[in-house]
Amino acid sequence: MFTIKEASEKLNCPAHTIRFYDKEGLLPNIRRDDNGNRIFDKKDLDWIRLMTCFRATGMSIADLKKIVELALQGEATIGQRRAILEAHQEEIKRKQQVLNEAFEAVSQKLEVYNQIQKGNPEDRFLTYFDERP
Amino acid sequence: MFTIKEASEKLNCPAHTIRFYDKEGLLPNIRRDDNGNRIFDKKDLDWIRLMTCFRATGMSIADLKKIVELALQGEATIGQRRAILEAHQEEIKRKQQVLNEAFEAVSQKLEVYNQIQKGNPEDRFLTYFDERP
DNA sequence: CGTTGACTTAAAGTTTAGTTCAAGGTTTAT
DNA sequence: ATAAACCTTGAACTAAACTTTAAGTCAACG
Repeated sequence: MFTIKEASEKLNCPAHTIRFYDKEGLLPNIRRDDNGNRIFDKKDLDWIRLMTCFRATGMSIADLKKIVELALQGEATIGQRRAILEAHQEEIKRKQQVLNEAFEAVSQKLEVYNQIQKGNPEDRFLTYFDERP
Repeated sequence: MFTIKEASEKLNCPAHTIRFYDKEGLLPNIRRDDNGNRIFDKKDLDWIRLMTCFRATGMSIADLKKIVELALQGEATIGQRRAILEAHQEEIKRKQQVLNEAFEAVSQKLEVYNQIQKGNPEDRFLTYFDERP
């Protein structure tokens, strides 16, 4: 069992963010000790990890909440949960594409800078401000 | 030459966002017609595309502004610009990793749902709420 | 015994990146 | 000629996701 501080350190996630998620209903069934302090077990940490993983890839708190609510209703809602996850997976794919394109764009810019610093002025046309300042 | 509406359509980016970027200093040297309306040429569109590409991958307006300001100062600042782009490229790589991990996590969850719906209850232990509701 | 530090809450504040609004100018169509 | 369809500005507004603050409880240390 872990305190919120330990959980925070293990998850690399601020304690008040964990409290915030709890308040938002993203972490059901978090137990308390005699003083009313939250206590987390390994399973709680796994769940929080899942939540932060989804958050980090752009799923909104509202959608996370929806998943939690469906999960609490039991297996009858698995179809709906699956639909949400499949949509999110598509969203992840889209983001991956955007990142790949951006990586290419940055690489090209860096290549142009390299050429300029090597003294290949004929390659400057690829830059914007060096072309029409 | 294009009006802001045409630029907006070509870039798939709201006109007021383009104005906002202009106001923030992200689009230097945008010319105006006799009525004071902005007019964009192909090169302007390319530059805006670059800005939105960087934005879409998490670069802040403040950092974009920095790049623009450095670019306006000429080639002496290429080293600094390169440093910013290299840092951003690392950031992109980090984001790609996060997405890959999330994709895996979602795939696993979906696989668990599949098993449950196929009626393999022994696989339910992989889910959270079905285990400790 | 007092103070240090971790925990609690609710509520207010912050940040970022737009978006919308209000008020107005110009050109084109009917 | 008058309305529709553009464009302009600055300022106010919004939304999401925290983050900070304020006020308080509790246990341990010296």
